[in-house]
Amino acid sequence: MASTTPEPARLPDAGPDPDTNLGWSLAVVLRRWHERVEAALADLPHGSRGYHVLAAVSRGEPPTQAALAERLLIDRSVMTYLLDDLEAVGLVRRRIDPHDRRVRRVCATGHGREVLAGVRERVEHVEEQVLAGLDAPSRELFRGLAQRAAVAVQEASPATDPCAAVRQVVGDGAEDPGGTGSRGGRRRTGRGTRN
Amino acid sequence: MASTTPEPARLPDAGPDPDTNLGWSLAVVLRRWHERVEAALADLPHGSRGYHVLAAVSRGEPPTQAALAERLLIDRSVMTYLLDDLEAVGLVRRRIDPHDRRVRRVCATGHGREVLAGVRERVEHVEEQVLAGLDAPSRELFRGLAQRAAVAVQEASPATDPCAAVRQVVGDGAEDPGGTGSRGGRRRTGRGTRN
DNA sequence: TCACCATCGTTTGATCGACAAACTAGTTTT
DNA sequence: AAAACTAGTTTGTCGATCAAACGATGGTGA
Repeated sequence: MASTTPEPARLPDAGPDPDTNLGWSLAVVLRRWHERVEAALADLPHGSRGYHVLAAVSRGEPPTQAALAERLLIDRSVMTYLLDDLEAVGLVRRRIDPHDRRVRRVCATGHGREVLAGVRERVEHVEEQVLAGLDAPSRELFRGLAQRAAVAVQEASPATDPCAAVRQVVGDGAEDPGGTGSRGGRRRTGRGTRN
Repeated sequence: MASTTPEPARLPDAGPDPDTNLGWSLAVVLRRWHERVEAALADLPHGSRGYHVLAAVSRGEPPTQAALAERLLIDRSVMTYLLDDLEAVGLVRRRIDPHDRRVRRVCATGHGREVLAGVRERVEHVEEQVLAGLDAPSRELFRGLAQRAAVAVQEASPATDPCAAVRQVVGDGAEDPGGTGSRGGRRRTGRGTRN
């Protein structure tokens, strides 16, 4: 840990700005992001989470609920009624994978993609406000760096799920209009559109 | 479904990468930061929060609890027993401001500063792991950008506290070894060293 | 000076969300 | 076919967050 880095400019304590607290900075930015996005997305069933799910589902192959939960750092049990509510409003759809009838592939409906477009605009507007302290190129730079760091650290999560190999299934014309079955009846008590 | 949109044209103003989800990236990085810091700081009374408090208190003028709470985005009521526990271990100290006997200025003890040094090392080590996806200069850049964005958006919090003018008091030799009085007795039920 | 209001810190209470465990359905292994 | 395993759902518990009430102190205006 002697850190023989050729960076003598960084002294451990003598820095005039020892407040380079990564945790604090990230917490502040994320907190404000969350606040404002929640406010801007009050109509979406679960606010920012609904947005994340919708965005994750709207590109590429329909992921399974487990894959979604892992990617979005949401517990499986939470994902269940999150999707329940999104499905109830017709934004996403659960379809049983014909190749493995245990898993449910979540895909966005046309309406969902439509809604996502507008929502994304609002979110981007919020993000510009949140990153107002940076000029435009710095904003882009910051986004890129954050993304790179996130992807890398997400892949390097050893304890959780070792192999999240995405099955290359689906894409065929197998129909399953029978729906998900949706065995259970109602959700927990006040699990409405939140709030 | 989504395969019918082969991404024909990229608008220059919009994000070139559709997955430039700032919220997601920040959430992932912060989550991992939090996980690992909590693990590394299991001996500190409140983990990462204890660290934040200790770091914020160890530089400049001793802030009031309210200022501390505002800066660290912690509720005042939480700050109370957070400081209770830190004080119980002798890391910080509450002193009634003689100029305004309502406020309590929190300052780090010698032991607190000593502990902070070691803790800071551990945290920096964790941060290097969390930002392992970026090379060293990118890491520094990212930290700087995050800090700038955080400071700016923190200052631009309209609804909360309009003027958080830091009083230029204290600094004189006014002694108040009488302590805080600490009217209350014990904390809530299991508020031990957490966990 | 004395009521009146604002602020700081503490305490209490209610509510919300995260997490773990049990359970069912379906698949893979032996 | 039985056992073991995985995906998703349901339920229950625990902890944290937030709002409100309270006591103490300071400032303000009649």
